[in-house]
Amino acid sequence: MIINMERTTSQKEIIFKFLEKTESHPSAEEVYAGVKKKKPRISRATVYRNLKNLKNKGRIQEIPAEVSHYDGNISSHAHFLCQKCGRIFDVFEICQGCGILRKKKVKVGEINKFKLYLYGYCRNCKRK
Amino acid sequence: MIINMERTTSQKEIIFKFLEKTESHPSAEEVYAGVKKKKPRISRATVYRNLKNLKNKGRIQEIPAEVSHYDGNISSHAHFLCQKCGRIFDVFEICQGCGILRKKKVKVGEINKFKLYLYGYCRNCKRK
DNA sequence: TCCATATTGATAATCATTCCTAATTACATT
DNA sequence: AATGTAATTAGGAATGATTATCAATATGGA
Ligand SMILES: [Mn+2]
Ligand SMILES: [Mn+2]
Ligand SMILES: [Zn+2]
Ligand SMILES: [Zn+2]
Repeated sequence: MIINMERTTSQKEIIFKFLEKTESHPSAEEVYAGVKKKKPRISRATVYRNLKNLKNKGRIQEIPAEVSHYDGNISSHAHFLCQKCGRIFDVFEICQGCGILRKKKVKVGEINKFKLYLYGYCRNCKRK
Repeated sequence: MIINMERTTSQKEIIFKFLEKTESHPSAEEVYAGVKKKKPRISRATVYRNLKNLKNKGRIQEIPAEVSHYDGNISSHAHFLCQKCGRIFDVFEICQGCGILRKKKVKVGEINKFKLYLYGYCRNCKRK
């Protein structure tokens, strides 16, 4: 028999579908509240566990902040974080070639500052 | 007499100087370990408190991740986070005009993905 | 249907960060 | 230089998000 075979569960599907169909970039707690409507007995731990797994599998992305938020849209896009209400908006006006913003004044609001994080393997970690 | 007047303390200065002279983007815990060499009786709470204050005053910047890291360099630059060793490198090859990366292949390593966060006030929060 | 094991639910544990407060310190004023 | 007072600290407790534990449950191949 095959070991370490991933199984489909209703919890997994509900969590992923919830993220897939929202654009609000919810926190883990908000995902928990949302999926409880469909599955009232779901555990908070199950939500955290699956969010982590989905992220590690690259099916969703995490937005690290004071509290992590999650995004079912893994296409290349930026995020606008409102410094007052805390909402997170998508920004798709980025160049697909170089991966970067085309114009500084985007429709979502006035940008005060930005943070750009690049991920990869440094020169030391690359060899081997 | 003047109320709410900020006072200079040795703790404050040591913490800021520690960040000013390093390029390693240390976590709060690493700052604590570092400044303890100069001031062994310093409290962990003092380090966290001052990191927060310095950040709110815009004298340092925070790099949100699983654990927050801090940067004494507040000039516009990006960060390369190694997905293996976790080290954080500066990337200064960004266009000052639009605020963004010039070439995808920077010297620090190969970029697998990026995250761009824009901060400001959304259209709702802007009025008033 | 049966069985091995992946996954869940419930709760305890962990860990980073913040809060609390009495003691200390900076500094304006004398 | 000495005093008064509010800002700040040290140390430890509290908080809150996330992770670990583990018995019970559910999935899916045989
Ligand atoms: Mn998004
Ligand atoms: Mn930096
Ligand atoms: Zn807003
Ligand atoms: Zn590395």
